[in-house]
Amino acid sequence: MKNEDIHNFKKPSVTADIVIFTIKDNGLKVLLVKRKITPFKGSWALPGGFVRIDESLEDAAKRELEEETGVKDVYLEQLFSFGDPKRDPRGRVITITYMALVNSENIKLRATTDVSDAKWFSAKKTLQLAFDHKKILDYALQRLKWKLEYTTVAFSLLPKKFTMGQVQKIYETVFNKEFDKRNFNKKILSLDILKEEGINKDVSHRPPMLYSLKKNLGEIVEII
Amino acid sequence: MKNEDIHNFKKPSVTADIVIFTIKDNGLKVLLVKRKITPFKGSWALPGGFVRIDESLEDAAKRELEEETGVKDVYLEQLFSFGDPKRDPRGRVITITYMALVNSENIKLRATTDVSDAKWFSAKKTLQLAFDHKKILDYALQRLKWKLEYTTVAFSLLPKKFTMGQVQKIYETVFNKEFDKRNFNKKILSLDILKEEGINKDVSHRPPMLYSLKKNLGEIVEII
DNA sequence: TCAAAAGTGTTGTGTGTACACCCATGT
DNA sequence: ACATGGGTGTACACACAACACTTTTGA
Repeated sequence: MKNEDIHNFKKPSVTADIVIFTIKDNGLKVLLVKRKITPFKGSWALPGGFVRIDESLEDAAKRELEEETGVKDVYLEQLFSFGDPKRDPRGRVITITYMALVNSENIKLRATTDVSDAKWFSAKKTLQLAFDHKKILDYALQRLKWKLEYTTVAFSLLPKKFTMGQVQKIYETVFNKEFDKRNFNKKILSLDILKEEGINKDVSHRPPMLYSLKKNLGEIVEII
Repeated sequence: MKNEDIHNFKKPSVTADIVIFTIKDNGLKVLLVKRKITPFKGSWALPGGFVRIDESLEDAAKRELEEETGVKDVYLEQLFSFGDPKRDPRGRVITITYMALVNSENIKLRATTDVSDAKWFSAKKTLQLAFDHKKILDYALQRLKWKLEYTTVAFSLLPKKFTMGQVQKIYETVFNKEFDKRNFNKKILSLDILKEEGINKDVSHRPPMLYSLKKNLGEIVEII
């Protein structure tokens, strides 16, 4: 800390931006909003907004998340803080970024006052975004991969009950790589993190076993 | 982004705090400074200071690092941002934290205008710090462990030329666990990241091979 | 000659990988 | 009958873990 008083400094603005991922239509999607105001009016951007003076960073992220998607209590993780002095043409804005993993079934997208539209986009094919949001998205993708490899966060993308095939599809999507069904099964079951939940008879093929995630697991498990 | 103009918001102050680790006297040390001013006057704290309005977050961290230690060009990594509204009694202060790994040989500690003293402390035995700095230190320790396991950052704690014993000692210190010398040797050499640099004859025991880190390595290597 | 750290191989165990066929259901 | 995804076992290769003795130097 400098000797000067806290109020002698020009202060930057601080925002929280969220990379919200889901699995939908056989692909990894990210939620983007269309900006109604300058700068980057009309461009797609990550949802986010200013951190209020009396709320924590995580509360700000949760608030933005709920405003856009209507969901609470989902997986939320701080990613990184971006603070290039030129990243926002309006002035100095530092952004604390978060990654959220949601199950798309629970979500209805909302248009809010500051965005004219909100849509799911293919996470890997998105090329241009407002501000430095493309860089943030790339960072989030990398972190997601890392997290899937070493933790059980993948299950946050699924409903409470799911099949092994759904789990495998998530890994194949994120890693862009196919896995052997038998080995994948063996590996996941050997982790001893799943509970059998009976059989889903409501499909037009051999009815699959449904699983749910056991509760009270430590997060780090080394998956693949 | 909200519809309102960027300047309509009360802005928090933003600081950068650094957890500077080194290996010294057979242990992992963290650099702490004694505060000359309130709040927490007389307490030990992590070095840090306000982010200037026209410098990037990383530049702020580098500046603080150089002010305290006189070193540049060391390993520096952003850790996490802490923003509890009550973490600083003076008002809303968000801190972006960084971890630096330095080789203690190059360093002479400096007293600066805002601290009365700067010293190396055992990183694991430090119990009380100003603000939420203990939480930050704990987070850094966890991250360091993780990083040592999966990357080659350990070598940032060593001089350019080092022995295998020094490398092993770092891992044993951070993991608080002994490793088998033969297996450790085999593992590190199999990574193909070291270059032989001849033999150090200047010791009172069997002279060890000196190694240096090969240049231009990708960071992620999966060490242990 | 003693202390201190360096150097060096083999064997068993467990984990990851490759690989192909039949099953249960709805249409 | 066909299409769709579900379910299952074995064999090989490789990485990791356990383990003890000799070497070189300075004091």
